[in-house]
Amino acid sequence: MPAHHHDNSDLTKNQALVYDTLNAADGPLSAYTILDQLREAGFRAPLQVYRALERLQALGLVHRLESLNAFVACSHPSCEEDGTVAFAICETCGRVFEFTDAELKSRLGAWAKTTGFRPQKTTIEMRGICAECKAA
Amino acid sequence: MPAHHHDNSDLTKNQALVYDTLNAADGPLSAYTILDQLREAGFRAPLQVYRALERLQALGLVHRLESLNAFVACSHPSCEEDGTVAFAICETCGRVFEFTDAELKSRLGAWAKTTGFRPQKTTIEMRGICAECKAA
DNA sequence: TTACGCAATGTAATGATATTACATATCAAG
DNA sequence: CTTGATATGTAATATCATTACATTGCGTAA
Repeated sequence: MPAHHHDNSDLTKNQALVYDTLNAADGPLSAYTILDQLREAGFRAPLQVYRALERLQALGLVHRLESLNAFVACSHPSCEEDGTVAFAICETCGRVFEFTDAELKSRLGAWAKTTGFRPQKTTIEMRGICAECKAA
Repeated sequence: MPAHHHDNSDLTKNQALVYDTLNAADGPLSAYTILDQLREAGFRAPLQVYRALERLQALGLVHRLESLNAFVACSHPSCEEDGTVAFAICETCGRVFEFTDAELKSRLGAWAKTTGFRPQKTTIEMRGICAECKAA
């Protein structure tokens, strides 16, 4: 089985519950918000959420937004193959726009190459106002 | 006393204490670490640190590293004029390398322009291993 | 089949980071 | 001197994340 192309059958019960919760949300959720939404499904402790999130991130199905301490389902197929993803986060409506840019990736790679730095995980997040909220 | 940027005479007592603490450190510090280092100077509560950091960030003298929940003194003159700064953070030695790249900035600006997103604050952080630690 | 090993899960406690609310102090302008 | 704005002091609380340890479920080798 290739490393990408997961469906929910690859996931344990808790992982699937957390993943479904993130997919159903229209914006990023904190770990504790996920926990609250899964109380009825039997979740009792933050660790259950954090453990599931850890695995989902490793699979590339979920991203952590560092500037929000929150999590979103990946909206881009095969994220685990790319590695460098950027986010635009609207301060007004809370929506998150995920995108990639080869040149962005390549500039960071170039800096790393000239300095000898070996990047393992890259975070790119723009906070601001989305087009819709700007218009409103 | 740091020679570039503003000098400390622009800062209040608490702001100067926090700024000096960050400048004396050879890596990022958490707010609570700063608090501990300033107990003898009279600091008693986290808020004293967070308030000073807020102002120092607004002045461009200090950056917040979102992926670490920690803070560093700016190592690049006139950061407040640039706005988009990138960081490489070594997982092994903890050192932080600050850099800018016009093309990086321009690619993010281009994405923003085509989508109508108005960015207010941009975070770019690479976590990895620096050249020295790789060699060792 | 039992026994073992291993990954996932359950649970409690604690640690780490950040903010709210309200009181007091300082100081320059009127 | 009084007023208003900014800075500061302090306590309490909110929010985010991890450590430690017990238990369960399940595939597999003996």
